[in-house]
Amino acid sequence: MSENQSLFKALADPTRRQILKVLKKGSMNAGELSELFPISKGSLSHHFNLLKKADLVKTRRNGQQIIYSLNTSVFEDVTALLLDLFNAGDNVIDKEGE
Amino acid sequence: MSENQSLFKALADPTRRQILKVLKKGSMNAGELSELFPISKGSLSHHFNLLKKADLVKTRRNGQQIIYSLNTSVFEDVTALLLDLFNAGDNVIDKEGE
DNA sequence: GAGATATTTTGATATTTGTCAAAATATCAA
DNA sequence: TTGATATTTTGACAAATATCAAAATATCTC
Repeated sequence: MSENQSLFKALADPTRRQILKVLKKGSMNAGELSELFPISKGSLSHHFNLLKKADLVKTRRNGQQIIYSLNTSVFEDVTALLLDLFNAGDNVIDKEGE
Repeated sequence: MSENQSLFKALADPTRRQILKVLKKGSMNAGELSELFPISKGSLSHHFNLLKKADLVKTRRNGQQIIYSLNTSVFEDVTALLLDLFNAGDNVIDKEGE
């Protein structure tokens, strides 16, 4: 799957967007996140995976816990990509689909 | 489906993003668009519908033809929404999911 | 009105997706 | 090493999605 595609797919689910919003306020481990969402830990882990594949979040282990945080370094690129789609501009080079 | 959700869903498909890119260059009728995409007219019409529901494109009829164009008035809102998700900032009001 | 063209809608189908429960893996602490 | 806790992975399943062919709708021209 293309990089773009995994990004947009990741954003297509409301739970995943909410996870990003929560992580904007600060890192959290999987268990803490799990308390905020009314779905099983397994399902949540699945969402984490998609967010990681899209390079939107990163993880580190601390003992038994896995700490999730935004991969802020990617957010600039993401913003550029979205503006490319949405803003006017001369479309000099088409970034996707060719 | 929430406004946001229909927007993100609309963006989740590569064909639909490509349609938006094409329409950025100028309006087109359904038949012309159909020549650019290797899928049936029925499938394409389905994509048009989702883009319309997301308020990303608008249509007008010209005789037998339906002309599709970007709904530019919405793009500012969309950009704001995306920046809300992706950019730093103090998150004063959470726009989604509460 | 009849026929032709443009587009959408419908019905069917295969694939993808989100979900759960249960099993598996990893780490810690005794 | 045994047991407890944290998280992920697996397997199954229901719902959503993209697709096509065919039927339906709308407009035009004759």
